[in-house]
Amino acid sequence: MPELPEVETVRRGLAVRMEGRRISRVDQYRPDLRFAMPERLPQRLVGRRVLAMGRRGKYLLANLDDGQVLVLHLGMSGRLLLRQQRLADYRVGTHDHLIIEVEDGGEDGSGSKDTWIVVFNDARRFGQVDLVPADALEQCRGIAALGPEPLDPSFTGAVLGAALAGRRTPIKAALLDQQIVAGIGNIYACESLFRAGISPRRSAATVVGARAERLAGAIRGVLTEAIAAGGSSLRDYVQTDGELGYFQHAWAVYDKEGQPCPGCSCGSDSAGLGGPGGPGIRRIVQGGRSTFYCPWRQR
DNA sequence: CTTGGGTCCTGTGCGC
DNA sequence: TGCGCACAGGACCCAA
Repeated sequence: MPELPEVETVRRGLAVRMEGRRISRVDQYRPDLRFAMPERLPQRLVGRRVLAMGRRGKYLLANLDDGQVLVLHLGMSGRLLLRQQRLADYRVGTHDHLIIEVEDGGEDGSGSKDTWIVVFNDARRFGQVDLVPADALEQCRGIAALGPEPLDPSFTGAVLGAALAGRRTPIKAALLDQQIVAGIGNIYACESLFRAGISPRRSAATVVGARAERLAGAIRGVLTEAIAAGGSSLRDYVQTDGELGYFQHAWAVYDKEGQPCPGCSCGSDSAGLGGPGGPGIRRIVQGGRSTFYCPWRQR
């Protein structure tokens, strides 16, 4: 579920409390998630200062003061909780796998330190935790094969079209390929194609020229609006339960099977053209995954 | 090279 | 009310 907008919202929430602070304690409750976590991870993290929180695609990056980068991926069920408390006072919950405690130096003069914990909870354990030198980040598993950042100015229709050239796979499947463009998952693939008016079944190779420009613009728009929705629906990006990055969003087509199309109104009684009815939002399965789209509006 | 299918994992929600 | 099962999905892995 966490795609680029959710991960970006998490990044912003973490940045407020982690940047500039020192890691004072790390508890690790299992040796692996999807892959083995780094050896001696807690020892290698404690004492480090977090310089900046970054993001690449769906990967969270914590730049540390020793030149290493802590790489986090939330998989599909990964969650991060942020709480103002000491780790010693936290009651560990089911599926909590890694907890990082950070504190400031007590610079406010009160003598007491401001302490926060970040809890990595992942029921399905599809997540990933790595610790790599900053200059080797591009070789890191998962990050090495990432395509362009869709919100970077360099991501244009021409770039997208070039990446899609020669691909016979459906455009929906191509958008899920992180090598084509980084950060898009099932939800935003569906939403972007809807906004661009492109059928998810269309061959990726035919998405070139003006059509690729339209899709690139739709991707940028959908992601940007989702990030804005995340920021505005959360207080300091943190919900009352401390959870970061999950928020309600009014999807146009995702999980809307059988409902009227918000674009052309097909599937509702007031639909024009063919009279009442029309297909409305359909659900099909591509590559074993649900795709939601409007057969009338998307060609 | 591309492409498709299997796999990991567990909570949720549905049908009977 | 309870049980069983399909489903959800990110990304790696391998076979064709």
